[in-house]
Amino acid sequence: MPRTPQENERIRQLAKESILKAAMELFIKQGYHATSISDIAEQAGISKGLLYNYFKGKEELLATMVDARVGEMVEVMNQAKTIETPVEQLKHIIEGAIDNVYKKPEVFRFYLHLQTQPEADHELIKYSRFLIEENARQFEFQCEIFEKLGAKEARKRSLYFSSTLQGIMLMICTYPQQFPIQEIKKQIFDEFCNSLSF
Amino acid sequence: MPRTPQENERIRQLAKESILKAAMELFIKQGYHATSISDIAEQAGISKGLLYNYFKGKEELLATMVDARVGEMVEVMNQAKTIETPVEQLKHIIEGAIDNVYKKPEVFRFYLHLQTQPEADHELIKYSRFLIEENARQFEFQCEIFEKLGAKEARKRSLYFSSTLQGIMLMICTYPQQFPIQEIKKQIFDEFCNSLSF
Amino acid sequence: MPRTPQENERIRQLAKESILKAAMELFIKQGYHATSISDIAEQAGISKGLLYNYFKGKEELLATMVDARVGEMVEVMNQAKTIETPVEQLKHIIEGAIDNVYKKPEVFRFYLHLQTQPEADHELIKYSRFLIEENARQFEFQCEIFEKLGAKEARKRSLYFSSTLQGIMLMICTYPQQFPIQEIKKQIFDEFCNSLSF
Amino acid sequence: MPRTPQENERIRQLAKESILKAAMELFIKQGYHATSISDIAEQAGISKGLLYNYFKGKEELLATMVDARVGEMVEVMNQAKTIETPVEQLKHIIEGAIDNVYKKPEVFRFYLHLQTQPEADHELIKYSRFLIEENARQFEFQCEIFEKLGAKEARKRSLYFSSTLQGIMLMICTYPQQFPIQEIKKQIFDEFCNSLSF
DNA sequence: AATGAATGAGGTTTCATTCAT
DNA sequence: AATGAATGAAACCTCATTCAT
Repeated sequence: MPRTPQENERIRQLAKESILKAAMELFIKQGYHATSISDIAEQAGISKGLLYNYFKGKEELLATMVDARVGEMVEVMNQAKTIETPVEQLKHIIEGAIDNVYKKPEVFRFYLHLQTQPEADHELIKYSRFLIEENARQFEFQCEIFEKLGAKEARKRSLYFSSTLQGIMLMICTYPQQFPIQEIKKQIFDEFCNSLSF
Repeated sequence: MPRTPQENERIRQLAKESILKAAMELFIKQGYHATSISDIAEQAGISKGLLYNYFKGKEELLATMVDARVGEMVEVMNQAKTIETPVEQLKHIIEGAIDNVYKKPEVFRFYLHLQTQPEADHELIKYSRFLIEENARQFEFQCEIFEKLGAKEARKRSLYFSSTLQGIMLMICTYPQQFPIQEIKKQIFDEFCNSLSF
Repeated sequence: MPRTPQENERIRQLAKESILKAAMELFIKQGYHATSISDIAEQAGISKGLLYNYFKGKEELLATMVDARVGEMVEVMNQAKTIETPVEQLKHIIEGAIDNVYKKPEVFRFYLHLQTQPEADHELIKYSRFLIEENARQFEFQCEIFEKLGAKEARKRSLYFSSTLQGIMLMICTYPQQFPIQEIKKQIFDEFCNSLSF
Repeated sequence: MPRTPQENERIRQLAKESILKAAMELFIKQGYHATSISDIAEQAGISKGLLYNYFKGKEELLATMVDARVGEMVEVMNQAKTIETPVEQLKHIIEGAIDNVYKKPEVFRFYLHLQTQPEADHELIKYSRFLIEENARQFEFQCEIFEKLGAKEARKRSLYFSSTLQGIMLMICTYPQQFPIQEIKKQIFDEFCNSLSF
């Protein structure tokens, strides 16, 4: 007697997830190039053949990861949009970004690594571009916040803000042990979330 | 008439440089993994065999690049040390860093990419570490500057400054076309080089 | 109320036929190697597993096809044997062969392709041999016809006839659009079915 | 000291030829699909890697073979064109074709096998088409001969002739041991090279 | 100092077949 | 009778590196 289609679908979903989880772990730990399909299959506890049953190849695994990542980023932004005052929005963004990186610095590091892919690497540049585009969308949203805050040159101020926040995230993922996040949060709050600064 | 040993050495140096130049161009344009030894030899106009006469392999080319990069960074720092006032030192660091990235964003992008290598990529992590250590050394120097400036919590202030500067550099190399560097320089100057800020 | 054994067997036969039909369509269209078991199962609208319930594997499908083909060939020959005069027999053979190829050139082409399999392809050579043997049997029958026709060297004349007929069939399946079968039939009739020719 | 470019070119040519020879032997003996790159490399006495240094892959080996084959066919036709009388031309074509197949039936069989590839086998159909086109060109030339011979319906007569000759070749490569080529040559000569036949 | 032919380890991918359900 | 998830062997291909010349 065959399994029901629902049961099969459930198995497929579980398998896809477990493969993707294995791939994410290894990509993040060792990097994309240093991870082979064999590694992933082994980590997921399945055969290489089965992996190809679920994903076209290594690149599709990365694509799926990046899609999920962008999905999370969008979700965080949408959450922020529901907040009432612009100051609170900004605080939420800052807290969210910093805590997120602080909790899993190697994850942020992985995507930053991907984002800084050279332009002429034809295999991977699309994922880099995709992440950069999403960052740009987030930047537009932050511009709106600065406008609401009444900043004189909202766009430039927002750019400076984004640079600072990105820089903090870069520093955290580079020196994860030693980063005093509370102190740094205080400084960025003081600079950008205090009405006196405009 | 055979060449003198000195002459021979000079020729060797020239050859090494031309190979290294070829490797740098390709690594920066396409990335380390997407560049093959054949590509490099072709770009340098020599045979694969000769390349191995000068460098142990692809990795040594990268090592040499990174060494040179760190050398440049040290030099810039030493230059800054000769400047008299701390404010001028800071301005010099900022100007130098931003102009440098702005002129060749893809170069900074390449080293940032290398720096964000996952920890468990045994082949490349040493180069990442080397760059990070040099960054840390630069950070120490900047701490001293902030101390001289009389900042209350010089270390934390310096960390925040570094984050901001690194963030700006990251943004420039990510959006090289659209970055208003003058405006951003003004903002970072205003914040960190103005005595009122402490 | 369970099915009777006969009923079950009938259902099995129908299923086998529908699978075989799917396999034949795909083999003939794309060739044996370019057709996967998955393709066949999909085309037949069943699962891969069920296919293995009916056939041992891809090769058995081919074996069954070839058996059926040989069966048809035998039947055609038997039909011809019921005809009274040798001239009519020959005409019937010619008409049958040419019309058959003309109607489905890709089918004849497929079996000719199989027949020309290299001798050392262990997987497929048996089917090639089987088809060739049946051709040989047909040849023997044609020899008899030529003997009855009173040909001086019946065997050689028959061999020449077979060559001509096979050649026509090869040409038709190679240039299916442009082949003037009526004209060609006339020529082969004139040459072999006219008593003056001996 | 490096080899001279000429010496290298010679080595390359020899290597290419020996690889191609190995591939041809195996393709003809076992068929294209039953022959792996490893088989070919082993037969040629080289590593797999080196094979890829000379040929893009298995398909390029086939392409090179087919090119060479078509080249030979063209050459034979050109030779025939230098002959004075049409009857002699026709005799030359017949003799050449039959002797050729008789000497190496498995070679003709291989190309006939390729020619009968199903239309939808995307990997191999181009080679089939290429051979068929060349056959068509030969057919055009034969038409001219029949015109010169004063055949009433030269094109149809030529088509019938081609069919007969192709059929003989097919029979020879199918029953290589038992084919009485002299007798068959006599029959085809009698039919097509004798002025009384028109 | 210089070449590029040659190697082989290591990766990716396909697919006929099995088997738990 | 029926499914399709799962396997694994065997194919393809790439490229850093070596070495005879």
